[in-house]
Amino acid sequence: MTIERRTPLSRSRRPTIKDVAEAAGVSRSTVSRALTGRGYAASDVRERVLRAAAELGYVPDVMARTLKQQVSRSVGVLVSDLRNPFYAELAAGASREARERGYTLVLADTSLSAEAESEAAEALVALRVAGVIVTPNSPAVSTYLASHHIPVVEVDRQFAPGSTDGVVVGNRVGARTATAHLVGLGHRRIALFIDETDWTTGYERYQGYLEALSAGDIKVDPGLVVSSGWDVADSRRRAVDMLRGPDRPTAVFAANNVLAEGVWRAIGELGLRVPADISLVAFDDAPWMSMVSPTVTAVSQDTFNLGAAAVRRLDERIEMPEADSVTTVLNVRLVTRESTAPPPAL
Amino acid sequence: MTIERRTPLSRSRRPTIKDVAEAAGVSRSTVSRALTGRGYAASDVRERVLRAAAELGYVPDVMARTLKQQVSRSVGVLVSDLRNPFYAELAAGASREARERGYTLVLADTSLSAEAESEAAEALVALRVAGVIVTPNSPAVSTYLASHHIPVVEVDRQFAPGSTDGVVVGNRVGARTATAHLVGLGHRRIALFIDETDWTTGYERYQGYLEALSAGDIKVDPGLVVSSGWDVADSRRRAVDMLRGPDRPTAVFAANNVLAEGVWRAIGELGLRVPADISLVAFDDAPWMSMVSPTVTAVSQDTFNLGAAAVRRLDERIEMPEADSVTTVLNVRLVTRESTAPPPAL
DNA sequence: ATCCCCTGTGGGAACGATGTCACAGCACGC
DNA sequence: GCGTGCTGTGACATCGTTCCCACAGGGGAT
Repeated sequence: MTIERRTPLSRSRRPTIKDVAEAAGVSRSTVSRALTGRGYAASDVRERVLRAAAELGYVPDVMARTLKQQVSRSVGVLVSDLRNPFYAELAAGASREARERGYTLVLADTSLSAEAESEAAEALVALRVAGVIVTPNSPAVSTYLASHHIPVVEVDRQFAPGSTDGVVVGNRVGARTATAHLVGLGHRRIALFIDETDWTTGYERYQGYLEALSAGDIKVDPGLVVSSGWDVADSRRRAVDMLRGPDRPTAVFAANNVLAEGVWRAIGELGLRVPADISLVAFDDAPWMSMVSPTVTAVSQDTFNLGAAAVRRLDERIEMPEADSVTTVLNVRLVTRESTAPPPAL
Repeated sequence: MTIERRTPLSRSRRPTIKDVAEAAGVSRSTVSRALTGRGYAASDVRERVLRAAAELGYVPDVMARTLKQQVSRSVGVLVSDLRNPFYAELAAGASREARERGYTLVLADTSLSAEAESEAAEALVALRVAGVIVTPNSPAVSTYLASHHIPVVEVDRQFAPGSTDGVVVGNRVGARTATAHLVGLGHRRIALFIDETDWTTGYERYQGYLEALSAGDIKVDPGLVVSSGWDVADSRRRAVDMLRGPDRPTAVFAANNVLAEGVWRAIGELGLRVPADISLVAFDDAPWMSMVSPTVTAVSQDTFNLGAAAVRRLDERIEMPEADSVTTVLNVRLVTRESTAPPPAL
């Protein structure tokens, strides 16, 4: 029964498993078995099928397969702002680890907006992703995704510790070390620039700051704690206001790279000398910090690995959906550079 | 026929259109019409369906829909290296535009490897994406995807101009302007650091450099043209070698932000003063260039918009698959800063 | 009264893959 | 001659959705 059914050369249609079956003269089932390796297939038949598939340029349709098998191999990644090197590097790490584990990444930049985040989350549910990695802007994403039984890993900050997995860094110890470094140099008026103190990250960095001050017997001056948005311009403005005031601090601890940039620009604008007039230390070691002069002392987090670790955690969660939730804490380390020195003599 | 079929409370299963149909007491077809808005549906029925869907938390399965309709609303994005702010910003722009147009992004960082690129391309074919945006590392991706009838937009550099769409910047004019700026200041020994001259981008920047020299009646010194890889360390090494040589150039034009960083570090290492001893101009205005002191003159490309424009182009291509291929060229502009000045007096 | 059109609904066949099941051969031992 | 076990294959239902088609009921024109 070798009916000569000439391929209609309809270049528009993609080859399906049926085309391969016809080309190889077997049934669709056999093609499936030969290609996936599950089930019997005589070696000569298998070879014939493989050749036919290669000739037609057949690539199995992931959609159809996923639909049938009800298990997806793609994960969602929701980051706040790819233009911030922190999130970009996080995404890069996630991408690499995902590739190694055979996952496909569906990525969205949520622009620090809770609305965009929810929208993206719904799209991920619609796509039936196997899991989601998110640097959350609100508690909504995690609860929403959890209600759809989609595993979530919160990265950098956590809104739902205990009920969802998390991968974060040692914020408290990092902030404490950075602040203690300044205290050790003799500073007593140490300003803190921070984005929020509600999210875990900001809260813990704030606590670390307080701990170091208290360990140095320094009373907290609320006027020196600035809660600025995620915005270089705003941070710069606030820094200018503070630094040209009457009794300005002798050191500033900026709790993330954006705020550090704002403070840095403010310092340049006011013509202050670093570290002679003022010391600066940042949380999160952005690339520019080792390029400017003087170079900036920073708490370095392995951001690439943060993204990779999140994918690893998610993969484990997908394997074992019922296991207890885990929060992984990655180490940070203080990189001492030129921007920190003893305060100016009184 | 109102058979009381109690929902089995199987919290594990996601609600399907069938569940919504049963809850609303209508057929699957009606639910589909009511939710998508295609076809008739009485207003009271529509409302009943909507309420049932909301109550169940029903989210349509994109996989199943795509399978049936044979049209996908997701696009692939293949970038070389998310840790490079250029690609990160490109991806950010693509993400934003994709969201606005209702596309989902499937992203992969190809780590500048042709192999990872091919692998990712195959995954995108398997996913049946509607189109792909790529900063190609080899001509293979575009031809491969084209053979599967998947629209491609090549961004930043082009391997297949004429047969696939492209979105690039005015490399030649940008490089010419940058070099001419140096010539205009009186420089005659102007070094060029460039990654490749085979790809369109490198080739055109090289041409722009040559044109400006020739317009200034300057003979090209091949010893001043360094073809370095995409690697800060290598670029720095090469720059150190050149700049501590006997008759070093009085100015350097670095053709991308990575090479510029290498040159910048080399200059710092050697203790040269910018711009007194040497002038520096870069192609691609990375964030650090406006933060260091002196600030760096650079050819600025609107990278965010480059990514957004690529998505727009891809969208148009998806709408009109048979139209002639288009290459969009975005403008660049020279941002003059502190790193360029007349050469030191002889 | 007949015909036709319009509104509104449900049945059922796809889409492309997988995997269960039945069964055809064949060899072997009784 | 018959059961048993094994290899290898194909038919068919299924995943969740869309959409073509059939058809019911009602109103208006002839």
